[in-house]
Amino acid sequence: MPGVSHTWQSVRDEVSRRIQDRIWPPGSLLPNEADLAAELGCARVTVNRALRDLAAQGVLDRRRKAGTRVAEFPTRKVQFSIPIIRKEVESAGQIHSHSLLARNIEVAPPPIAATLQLSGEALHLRALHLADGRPFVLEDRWVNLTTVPSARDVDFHVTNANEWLVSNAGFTRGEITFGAISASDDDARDLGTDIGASVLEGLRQTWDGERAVTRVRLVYAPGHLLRSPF
Amino acid sequence: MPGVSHTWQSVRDEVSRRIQDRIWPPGSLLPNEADLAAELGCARVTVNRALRDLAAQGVLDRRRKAGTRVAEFPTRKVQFSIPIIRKEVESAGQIHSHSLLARNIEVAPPPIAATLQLSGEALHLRALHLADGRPFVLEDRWVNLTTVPSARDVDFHVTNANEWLVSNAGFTRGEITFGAISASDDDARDLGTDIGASVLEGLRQTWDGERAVTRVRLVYAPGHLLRSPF
DNA sequence: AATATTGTTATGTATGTACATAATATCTTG
DNA sequence: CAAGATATTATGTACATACATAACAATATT
Repeated sequence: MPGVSHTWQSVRDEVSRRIQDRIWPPGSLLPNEADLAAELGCARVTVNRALRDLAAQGVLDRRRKAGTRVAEFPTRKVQFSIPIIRKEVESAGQIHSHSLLARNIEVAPPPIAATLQLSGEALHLRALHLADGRPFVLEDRWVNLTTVPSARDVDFHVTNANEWLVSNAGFTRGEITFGAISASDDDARDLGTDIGASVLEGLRQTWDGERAVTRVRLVYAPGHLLRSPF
Repeated sequence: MPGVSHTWQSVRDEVSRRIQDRIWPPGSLLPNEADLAAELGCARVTVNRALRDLAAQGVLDRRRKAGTRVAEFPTRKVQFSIPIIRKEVESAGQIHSHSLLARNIEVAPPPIAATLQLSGEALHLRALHLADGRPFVLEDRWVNLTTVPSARDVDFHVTNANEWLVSNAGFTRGEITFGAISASDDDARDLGTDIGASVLEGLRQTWDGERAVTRVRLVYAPGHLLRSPF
């Protein structure tokens, strides 16, 4: 429909449809942006925006000069949202509370000292987040006091470390992994579950530039799910 | 620097820096796009692109008319890549193999029949993916034969269902969840682990429009991690 | 006072144009 | 013929401009 203004979403949906209908089967080469724009009656930039979006989802592979292909074995890019723990609890309609189990300034075990680039002591916090009074997730955190010296003077009985760091330390880079583990004695005690129970464990480390900020181990109560529409 | 062409990435990095340096603290309102563009000496569209990117990461909250704010409690958007299982194994430098454990056309249990919109029978496959000959992930899959009738005639001893469906069925919508479970008797037997071992379980369902395509339960061998840089 | 209308504002997007960049193909030269 | 220089091509991005849209504010209407 020439003359009608196309949105980049409508172009994306049309391309999606052609892939879905095997007009452009997996592995095949799409027409170049200029030709597609001419065919659909819109600007090349609009096609570019649409194709970039599909490439970000993993549906298309694009390379300069080589052109745009339908991914043969698409690596789906799935986005999980990682909210503040309090928000996560509240968005399920539950009341969030939080209790500090331990706070120490101590020397970290070698593997943690290494990933956190620690020379001496660090702040070690252990806290339990509750949803409607029931254990939700256990937070075992090490904070690099060289990077975040002000953390030394915060009363983490009152202030939730998860939120304090987000609001007061920030970071430029992060890494997160999830896995399944059997609850250790300590984890089981603090979470109120059986020793050896299957629980989801998240490990997260953040850096500000080159300087390590914090490393946190999250042990979720049994049954917790990581969920994502895509 | 007027005259110099700014990239949208450089604008994004500058905005990032100002957030990081608390020039724009959490919750604060940024100048509008036009003013920012004027200050930085670039086009408004370039600022728009940069701010859109930060909003997609969860760093900024944007609303028309209301403007752009630094997220108070940012919900980080983390992208996990979900490749084809064979690719996942190969990218770790291991050899992928695959064996079909069971193939039946049968009536699915009610919860599965419900989510897959099944009226009668469906194709039920159970297969083991191996990495260097060791169990990697167990694939327990139900396929809706109304949506994908051709699946009835495929020899899944030879063809890997994971890849066949990606290449031959496609989908427009999907959902995936991950959680930790204790290996059941069957899972433990097929994966070669102890009964009750903590394992990561992924549940994935896909739709083509309104029609359910397939539902797969993936049970990873102990120790498997879901990993993401962000 | 409650409701509908209109205006204002900031973001969202479409377009033509121009140039940048990466990857490949082709040609040149030793 | 091989190695390096050059041309070609498709995507990537910047910009000026114009208009679309959502959200809210102010005003008019019932």
